[in-house]
Amino acid sequence: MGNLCLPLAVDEGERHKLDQFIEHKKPLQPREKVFHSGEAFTSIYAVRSGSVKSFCLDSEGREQVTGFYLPGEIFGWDGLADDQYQNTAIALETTSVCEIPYEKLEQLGDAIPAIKKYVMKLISREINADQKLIALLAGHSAQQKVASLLLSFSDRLAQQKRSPTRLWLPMSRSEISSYLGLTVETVSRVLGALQKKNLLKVNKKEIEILDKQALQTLATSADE
Amino acid sequence: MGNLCLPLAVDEGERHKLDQFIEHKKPLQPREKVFHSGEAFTSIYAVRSGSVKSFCLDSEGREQVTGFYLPGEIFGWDGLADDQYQNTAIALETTSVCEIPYEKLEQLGDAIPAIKKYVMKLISREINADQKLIALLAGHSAQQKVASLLLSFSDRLAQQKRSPTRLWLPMSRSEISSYLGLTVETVSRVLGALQKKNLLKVNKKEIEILDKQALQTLATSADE
DNA sequence: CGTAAGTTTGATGTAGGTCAACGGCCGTGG
DNA sequence: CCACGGCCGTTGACCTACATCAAACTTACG
Repeated sequence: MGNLCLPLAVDEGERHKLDQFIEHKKPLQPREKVFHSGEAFTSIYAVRSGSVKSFCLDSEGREQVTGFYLPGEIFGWDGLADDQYQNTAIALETTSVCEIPYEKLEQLGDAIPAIKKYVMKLISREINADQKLIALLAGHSAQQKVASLLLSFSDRLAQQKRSPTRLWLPMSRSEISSYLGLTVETVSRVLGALQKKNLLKVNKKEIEILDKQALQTLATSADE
Repeated sequence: MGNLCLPLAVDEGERHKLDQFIEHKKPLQPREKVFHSGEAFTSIYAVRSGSVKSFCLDSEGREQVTGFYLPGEIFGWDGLADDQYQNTAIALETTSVCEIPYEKLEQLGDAIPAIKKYVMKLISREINADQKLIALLAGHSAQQKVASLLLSFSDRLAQQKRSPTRLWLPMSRSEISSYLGLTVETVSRVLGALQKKNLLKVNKKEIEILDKQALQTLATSADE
């Protein structure tokens, strides 16, 4: 339980302390908010099952998706700098999350160095993930962006011991396109093209990766 | 000194402890490396004077600039997650930096809660900066990207109590274009266009902002 | 000074955006 | 049970913002 939320190399007693204050919230409905932009920062969250997207709104009110979070992943760090969440986070499907109050986590970190260290790793992983996305957005074609997203999902599913070839995308095409800085039409066309090349089998939100090797080549190397 | 490196609300004695281990390295030459990708993570760095860029190389060996750092700003967090720097950081001009060993910073955080809190803020600011860049890259035109960069520089210069209208860009057009996901030519043309509209006065790396208001409008609202 | 690297400007090409139409899916209501 | 309307996804025709290619120009430096 707490194990799933914060998979630490800590002993039984320590894990018990952790469990004490982690709130296992009741499942969220699809589209239900975890927190919204501007709200006071109190906690970070771990996805237990289901999935979450985070996004912000630009000056025109258009939605910019900034992240997708799958089981085992942590979100909410964006609130720490200014004591209020910068993004809004909502469930993409029926989802359960653990709420981890940041104050408590800090206190516990003081008592248990392993936890403090782990927390730092978690935050900095968010930095690395964001920088990978920056590199993807700045320098790559539509095909490369879409292929990279699929591979990222594949890897993250593998980490959950789930099939890395048969993926269910919990988000809409429009959410994908926002995340990748493309339009819905382009995402749709690219998926079609990849299917025609027999790299994928696409069935609405169900994607089967037929040739991961080729997909990786396409994601990282120059086009065609 | 230490004050400049880590401007904390700490008392004299505490600041002394800080100063003990902060290394004030001798000035770096232009193009000199602070750390390089793959190197073991040991320290974060604060820019004291001059400026620094961080970048990574993609599979083709093309450089992707991930950040520019000005006096008072901290860089190097990208090494924390995997205990090795993901980016390479080099001085853009003659630059002096403070090296702050992370181990020591952690220890000091244990002793002085204010420092620990401050460190967390610093890291999470990097997250917020990265996410702002993601939003910029994903959803905006070339004009908006360039205008946003100039405004960002303007704001950061203001924080240093320097003129927010007369800026000296320490990086090349090519570095700007990599950072913004554009080509050199486009950056050059956009700067030209903004000058023609009398929003800027461009003289190679010297930029004067003539109409900040209009620039902000242009950066955030729909084109034209 | 001469060479190389950075910047600007112009001409042309194209990836992907925009606009429009259609088809599938699902919930609601008769 | 079927009819209808709205939303999502796909597909096609077209167009534009930016990339690419090319050349002159400017600056930095031996």
